[in-house]
Amino acid sequence: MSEKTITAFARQFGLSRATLLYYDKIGLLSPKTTNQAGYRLYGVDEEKRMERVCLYRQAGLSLEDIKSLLDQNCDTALHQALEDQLRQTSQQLAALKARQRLIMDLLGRPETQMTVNQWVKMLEEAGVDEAGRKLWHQAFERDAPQEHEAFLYGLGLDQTEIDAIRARSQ
Amino acid sequence: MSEKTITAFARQFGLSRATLLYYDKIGLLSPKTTNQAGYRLYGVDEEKRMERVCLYRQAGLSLEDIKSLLDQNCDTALHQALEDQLRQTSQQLAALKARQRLIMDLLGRPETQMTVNQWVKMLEEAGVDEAGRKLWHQAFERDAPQEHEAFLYGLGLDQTEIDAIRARSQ
DNA sequence: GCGACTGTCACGAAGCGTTATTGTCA
DNA sequence: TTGACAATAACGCTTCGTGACAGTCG
Repeated sequence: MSEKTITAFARQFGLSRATLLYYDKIGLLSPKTTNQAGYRLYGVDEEKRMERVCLYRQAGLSLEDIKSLLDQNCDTALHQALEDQLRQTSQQLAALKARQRLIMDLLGRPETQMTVNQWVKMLEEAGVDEAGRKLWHQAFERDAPQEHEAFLYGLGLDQTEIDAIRARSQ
Repeated sequence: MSEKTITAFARQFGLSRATLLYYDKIGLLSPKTTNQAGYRLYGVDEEKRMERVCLYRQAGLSLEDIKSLLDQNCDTALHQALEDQLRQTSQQLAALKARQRLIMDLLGRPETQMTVNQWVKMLEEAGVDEAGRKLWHQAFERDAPQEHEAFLYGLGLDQTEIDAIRARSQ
């Protein structure tokens, strides 16, 4: 049999035995079969379920959400949960970036943000002139408009300037 | 007098009464003076200390760390703590970005992330060839090494590749 | 005397980690 | 008998939120 006892199974997924005990207790992953001594036996079904659990955990879903998603097996609910998580993650990202900037300030670090001038200078060193930059913006806007905007925003430009550049790049 | 009772002081900093009670209990912010009835009175000194507490909290330091930093009043310790926090924050940022990407994958969203190939293509449209790219990386590494690393990371390269490129750009 | 406020406990939550004690297998 | 492993149960961690109950202020 390929059935494993709890510690072996835990190690397979980089978890601790205590974690699996907890997952069993909350009904997230309860092995169907046990030893005659009461030992939990984890087989193929548990492995499959566990893979999804780990995946959704990495995506940041709570154990409770994962449990109900796996038990319902409903695609739209999953989709919704992931959308929510994505929004939440984006907010956390923004907050963390703000925190990073604050710490930099407190440390008296020069702002490490790139400036437009630095970019222009770097491109010039690579042999790109005014006309080349225009071609570059055009390609950027055509192939990845959202990233283009994010890039310009990251250079510290305000929305008006960004819109102007993007308009010129059509 | 400008001394405030606990709830007024809490609201001034956007905190709750319970939070200030807690801060008092752990010795992070204990008002020197009290009413004859035992009411806590928060004055100018408390206000100053509280401002620093809030600042360091925003920077992500633990209450315990903040307490010892404020009590020691040691600049090098503060600097060290902030450096540590900065490193930790950067790691969290990286983890969150990875999570975001995973969720995107699970949602079947088109990768909004730029790829190396897209960049190369865009640079080529702007007239930059292999040699130009090398000059560009050199300028990037020379003028803004940290941003260079972050940029490469943002393209989805792993640490090995990033280190290789940076080494070649010396 | 009434409502808004204060005081001091004390429990709860997330997601396990970490003992402690006892039972089972080779 | 001896380790290595299994079981359950329960406390610990972090930063407060949320009552409960009684005293105080205006």
